[in-house]
Amino acid sequence: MQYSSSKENHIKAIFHLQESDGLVTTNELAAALQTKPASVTDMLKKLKQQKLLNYERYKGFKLSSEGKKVALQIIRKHRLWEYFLVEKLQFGWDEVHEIAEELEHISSVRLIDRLDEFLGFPKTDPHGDPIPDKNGKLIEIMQVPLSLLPENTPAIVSGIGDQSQEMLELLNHKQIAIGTRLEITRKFSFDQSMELKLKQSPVITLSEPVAKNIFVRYDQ
Amino acid sequence: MQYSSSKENHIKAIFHLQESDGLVTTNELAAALQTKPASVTDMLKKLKQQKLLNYERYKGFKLSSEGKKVALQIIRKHRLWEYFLVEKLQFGWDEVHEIAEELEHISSVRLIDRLDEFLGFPKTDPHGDPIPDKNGKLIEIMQVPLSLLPENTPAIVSGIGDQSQEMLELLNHKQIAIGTRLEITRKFSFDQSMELKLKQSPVITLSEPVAKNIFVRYDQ
DNA sequence: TATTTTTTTTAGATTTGTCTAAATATTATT
DNA sequence: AATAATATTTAGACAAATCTAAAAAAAATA
Ligand SMILES: [Mn+2]
Ligand SMILES: [Mn+2]
Ligand SMILES: [Mn+2]
Ligand SMILES: [Mn+2]
Repeated sequence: MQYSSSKENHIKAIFHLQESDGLVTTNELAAALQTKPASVTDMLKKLKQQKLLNYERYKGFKLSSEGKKVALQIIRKHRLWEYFLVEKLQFGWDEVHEIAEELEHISSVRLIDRLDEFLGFPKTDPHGDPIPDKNGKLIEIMQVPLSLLPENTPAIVSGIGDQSQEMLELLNHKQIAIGTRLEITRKFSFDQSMELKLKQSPVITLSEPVAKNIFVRYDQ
Repeated sequence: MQYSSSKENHIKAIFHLQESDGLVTTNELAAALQTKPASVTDMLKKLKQQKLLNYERYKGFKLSSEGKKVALQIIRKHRLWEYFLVEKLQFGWDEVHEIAEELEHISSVRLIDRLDEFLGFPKTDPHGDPIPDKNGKLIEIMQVPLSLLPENTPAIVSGIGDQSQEMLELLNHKQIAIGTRLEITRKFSFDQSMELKLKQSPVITLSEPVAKNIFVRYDQ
């Protein structure tokens, strides 16, 4: 089956929202897609009719298992293209999201499987998010927010929560990327800010909102 | 400026048709796009309004210079993606057209310029067609149809006229590709069919309709 | 040139995706 | 529980891209 870009964007956004929230609401989805609640309601009816969505009016909604399958294929495409853009075309990790937002709607399955192979079957995208395999299987990455990492414990940056331009810009400036090794040297209980030691870099300071959006796994 | 995929498909098709015909007609364009003349008329009005097209009703039409610029950028994208698919993702030259038909509508100019660089600024696509540079400059390839090549004159395949699945399949079978060196050993005046010698291949026979759609340049 | 045929355009519908404004349902607050 | 606030849906409109059927113009032919 083929779906319009707009439908695919809705499906993908519902998938991401239901990860955290379980049931998704109309206003939530409208906000995520920068559209209006009335437009969302219209689309929900169509997705329901195509059996991609479990939805009853006023009751919230979530993807059917078929809907989830579709979502995972879109996410696979999005993340593989992001990887391509960064690793092959030398884009920065803060420049690829919008382009991948278009590329993810290219329909050919053979294309994406060949791309996967060409890239060497990468496990995660440039933001540390896992790439579903061709069957839609998505691995869970064991990681904790940097804000919960104890002091003096070596860790490796493995993921980013808020991936907005602003956040990625800040991380670029602080020289933090996926794979960066670090260790918290000092935590301040007043504001939960922290000082970090990065391998071969001067000490840096991060605020709590930033630390909550950096995910790490223990080193070794 | 950004145009819808449908508009871009119209613009590109007009460009190709006017290459040969000068002025393009409504029915011609409808046939090329597998759509109806009434739909074409609707689109022509929109393209005219956007000053991409010189059009007066019942009089035929052709692209404005702005329209040509737009067309060349779409063609650039189409051909660079085809090159990528064949050279990097190992697709056959008979498998890439449809996928490129979608990829050509991805809007990012930076993406296409980076792709061009990644590919090493190729001059022609997998079918021998020249790739416009970032300014839309298109080189002319000096070539003649194989049907006009004299006997016993070494030549190199440089382009294909009819690029339909059927034609490319036939050429695959005959082991003819862009860059293939060949020489006509015998021409039959009865039907204009010919026998060819390919480097390290048995002699093959081609009919006139095929020979008219293979373009060659003289070897050396 | 008159008539027929072909081409092109117009008129009016349809589908998809979006919107605003109004109505209705649900949830929160007195 | 009644009322107020919020969330969601419905009603009706609009733009884009397409179509069919009919009208009009141009081209071909008798
Ligand atoms: Mn998208
Ligand atoms: Mn990503
Ligand atoms: Mn296209
Ligand atoms: Mn080509």
